[in-house]
Amino acid sequence: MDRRQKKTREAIFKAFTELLAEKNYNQIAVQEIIDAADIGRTTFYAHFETKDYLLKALCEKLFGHIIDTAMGSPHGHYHYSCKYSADSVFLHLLKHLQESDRNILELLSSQNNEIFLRYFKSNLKKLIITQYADKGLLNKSSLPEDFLINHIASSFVETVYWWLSRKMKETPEEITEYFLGTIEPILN
Amino acid sequence: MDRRQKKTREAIFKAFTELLAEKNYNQIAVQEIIDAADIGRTTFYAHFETKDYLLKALCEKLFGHIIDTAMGSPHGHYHYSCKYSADSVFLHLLKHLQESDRNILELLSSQNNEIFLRYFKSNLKKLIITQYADKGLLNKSSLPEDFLINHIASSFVETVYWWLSRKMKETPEEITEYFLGTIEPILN
DNA sequence: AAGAATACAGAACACTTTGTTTTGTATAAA
DNA sequence: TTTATACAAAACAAAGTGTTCTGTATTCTT
Repeated sequence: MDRRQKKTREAIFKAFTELLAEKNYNQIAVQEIIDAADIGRTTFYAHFETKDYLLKALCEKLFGHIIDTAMGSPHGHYHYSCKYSADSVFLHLLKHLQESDRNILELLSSQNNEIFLRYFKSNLKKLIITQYADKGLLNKSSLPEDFLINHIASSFVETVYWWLSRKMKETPEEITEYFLGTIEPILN
Repeated sequence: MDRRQKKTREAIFKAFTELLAEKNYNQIAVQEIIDAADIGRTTFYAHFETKDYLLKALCEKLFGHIIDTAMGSPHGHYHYSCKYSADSVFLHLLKHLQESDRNILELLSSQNNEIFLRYFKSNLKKLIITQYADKGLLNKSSLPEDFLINHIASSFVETVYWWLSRKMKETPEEITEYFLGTIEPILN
């Protein structure tokens, strides 16, 4: 990829991220992004067809890595002990969130949080299907598997939201305990 | 209130609701609402300062009644037997949703569902505080009360969303069973 | 290092949407 | 009937959108 492209792409992401942290997505004009990124009008449209595509690209950039690492190597990345169960995936995710650059946390805490939480949830569902459903862990309950997948993904995302909106006072371990406290009784 | 005001106000709500059912909120121009409602440009702005205020007014109109009736007379409205516990509030809500004019269901199922589900959730929290927290029903758990309120409200809203997105195949009783199946184990 | 390729800036363009103002008319309330 | 006011219609500046053009600067290639 051309160095010039990387540079302007990064400038656009940076400007967009900063704007998202301070104001509503709907109220951000393409013109503002252009001004903040200090690029030409033509250049923006050469990179992103619309503002929505830019948003999508940002989501993929932010969440892609976190979800991928959780999918690929869910265990063994951390040194503390954790049982080799699907449950630890959630602790893994929380730790990654806490350690991630502050962009993702800032956006998840901003007034645009719903946009990113939605994207987070849709990716999380795929993860749960891999880690739970495909391993037959959701068959024990009397509730429909489809319902359970949605419930688990929603609960986790909402837990993360609750954690963030209260300035992450608790440790990832505590939050995992809270979260598992709400879903483990259902699965047994 | 002036008959003319009522009439145009209703025309605006009708046009807005129909537009919301078919396209994204962000992509609806005030001009479209004006055209669909067949009113003058000045008239719209005389009634609603912005599109956002119109949305807020619509939310209050749609959810205000449902939540109020659930708060005021949570039991005794239906003839079938139901235990006089706080749990029946959820069945009450689902039945009201099912019976409500198709506007609210159409909007909750539209691509704008998040806007309305968010509003629904915030109102639901107040209801849960009244029906659960203030009655001391959330003290038995080892989880923080604040966390539980958010969890219960989120879970119910997500359950409703799951129900709607699958065309309401199940009865309100079945959905209540599913939902209570996820939260009752936590409270005992 | 030289050439070809291309990413970019800057300006101009037609177009849409926004929110306000003005003037006159029709409808409601007193 | 009289008074009040909700409304329509038109015009307005301002801002934003997405595209097209031309020339310049940077980069990749060989």
